[in-house]
Amino acid sequence: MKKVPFIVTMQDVARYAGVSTASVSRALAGKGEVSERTKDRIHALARQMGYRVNPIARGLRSRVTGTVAVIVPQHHETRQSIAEPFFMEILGHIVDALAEHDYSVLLTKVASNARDWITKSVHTRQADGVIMIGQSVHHQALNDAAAAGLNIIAWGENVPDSAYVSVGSNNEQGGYLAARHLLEQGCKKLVFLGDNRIPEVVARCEGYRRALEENSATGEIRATSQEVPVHFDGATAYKEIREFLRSGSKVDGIFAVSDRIAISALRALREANLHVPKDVAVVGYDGLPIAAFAAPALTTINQNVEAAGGLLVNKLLEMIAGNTVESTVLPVELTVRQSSLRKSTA
Amino acid sequence: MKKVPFIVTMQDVARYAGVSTASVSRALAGKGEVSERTKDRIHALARQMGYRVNPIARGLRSRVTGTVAVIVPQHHETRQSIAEPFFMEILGHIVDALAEHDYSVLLTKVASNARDWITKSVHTRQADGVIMIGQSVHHQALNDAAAAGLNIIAWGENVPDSAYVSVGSNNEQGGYLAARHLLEQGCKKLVFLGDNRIPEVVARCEGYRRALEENSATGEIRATSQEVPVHFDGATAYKEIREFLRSGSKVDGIFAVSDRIAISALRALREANLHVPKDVAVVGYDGLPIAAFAAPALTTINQNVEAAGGLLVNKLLEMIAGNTVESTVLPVELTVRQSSLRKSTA
DNA sequence: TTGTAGGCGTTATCAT
DNA sequence: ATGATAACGCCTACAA
Repeated sequence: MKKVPFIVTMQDVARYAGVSTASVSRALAGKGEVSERTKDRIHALARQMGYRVNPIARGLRSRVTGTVAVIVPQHHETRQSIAEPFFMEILGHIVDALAEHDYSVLLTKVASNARDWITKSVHTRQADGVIMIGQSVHHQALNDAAAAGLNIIAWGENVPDSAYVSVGSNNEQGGYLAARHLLEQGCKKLVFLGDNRIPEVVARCEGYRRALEENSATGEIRATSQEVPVHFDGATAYKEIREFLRSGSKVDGIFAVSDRIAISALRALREANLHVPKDVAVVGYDGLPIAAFAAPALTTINQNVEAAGGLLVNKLLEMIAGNTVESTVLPVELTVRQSSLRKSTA
Repeated sequence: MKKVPFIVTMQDVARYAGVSTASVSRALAGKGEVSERTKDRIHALARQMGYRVNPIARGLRSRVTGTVAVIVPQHHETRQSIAEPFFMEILGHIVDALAEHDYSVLLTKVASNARDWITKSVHTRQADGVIMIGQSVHHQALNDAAAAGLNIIAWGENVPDSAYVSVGSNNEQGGYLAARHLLEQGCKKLVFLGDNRIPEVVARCEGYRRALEENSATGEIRATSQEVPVHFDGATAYKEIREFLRSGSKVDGIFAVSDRIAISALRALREANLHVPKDVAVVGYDGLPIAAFAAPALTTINQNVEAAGGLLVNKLLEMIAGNTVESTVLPVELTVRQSSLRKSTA
């Protein structure tokens, strides 16, 4: 015995107002010619009757959905990712920005078979465009989708010659700043923590290497480096880092490609009785709010996530409107906190 | 010069197969009578042509969208919330569970004017039902929506006589366990951190009080208590807790109504030069993965978030299928870690 | 300025 | 078993 919610249709409004549905449509959409008087009357009536246009029906007819699909890639092995802080942070800002433009968000997590999912929501007319949070390992799928004419934009590294538009931070520069900071703090045994199959990580690693090379060129300090593959998923990363530490490798400076990985490192180091920053300096990446709450507070490469979310949305809506847009590389900055301070600031 | 993606429609398949769209529809949906032979032929052809039913059109006709709206409440003042770890954690599981049933997720953040938003997606036929993550201050709006026949379910406290179905942990018991644990650890100046306008928090607070009353009844230990209003948003909570500590109040045991708030407390305590757990024991709530990564590792009230997500989805789909479902209160358990260990375990 | 009619892609009903 | 045909709710030429 369930009440069925009564839904007011445009027909109802039309009948009630004694006009045709066409007039109601015009009056409400503000398009076409309608006399001021009937327009006002219809507006009032519609509000009064609790009428709301059915975007589904409108979309079917006008091929505009007012919806954007947001895709969060999942890493194959660990399934997790949507809960990872960075994804959530940027997702929140994207949802906000889209809401401001009266757009709805269709949220999808996707693992390996991304190719289908990327096109699906648009092909089935459920969405006008797609935002992919992190290109992950799907660079080629994104390229194909964009080349096929899909409105698509990705957060991530600006890969040369990609067909799709991207917004991302200057990953190479970020990696460089992180490594240089560690060297400046006197670290001699550096470790890079990240999954080198992902374009953003590759770029961060290249920056990291550049700092090391620069350093060995000037030749003042002799520093060694190791690159350890570690997943974005925090729990998995923790286990991997623990294994690494148990293997007996010597470390005195760590650059983790995400704040979440860095926090996993902090725990692993703590459990290995290594003091941060005295024994090991740690630098993360993302500039998430939680970085400031870690113990010790985490030095990190700050990317403006809120701006990123806004940019992704604005650019995508531009694309949907038929305009061409360019990729953007956002600047990064080093935020120094206790986790990396081995020298006194004085 | 943009390629428009070519979209295969049911008509196309029908034409190609030399049958009517009706037959294609029946063959693909598996409903109605179709001969095995043509059914197979159509299936093969459809796959080959890359045809996918347009859920929009189907929804328009059959009034089933295959989509569920997930609403995340935002706290009025702080705007944040979707990025708060608990919301993300459960959202992730909900998305997973819905995907398993081939359901899409329409994600909405909502602030004060929730009343409209709750009904909107369903009334406009964008979704078959609604999942609200945390009833927040919208208990009445939820009640009204459910009474009006909306398929709606909320994560949160099972408020007596609510018209809507809910899934939540045993908040009262959780609060009780937390406070009793603090008392057992010898804390004498307890503080409750949480926003008492929210049903879940109220229940946790009642449990907390029950433990205190029980204690004062047995009369062995004389413990005082303060209840400090603190928002769910981590950054805001941090400031509020800092203010509280600066006010000079004495504390030796804290129960925070979320792990995120507890982590904010850890930071504020650290900055106030109070040692955890020696000076102050801290217990959180949620049982999030990050709790184990806090420094010191956070004692918490564990609620099975993954199970919760699955239950919310299953129940909602049952409702959509026309069956009646009951609310569920999930058990909680205390997970003891270092943040509360003042007595040696021995 | 307003109404009529057709169609968006699908499903459901009714014939055949 | 299959095919017309109407309808879902809306938009938009075109006609009035």
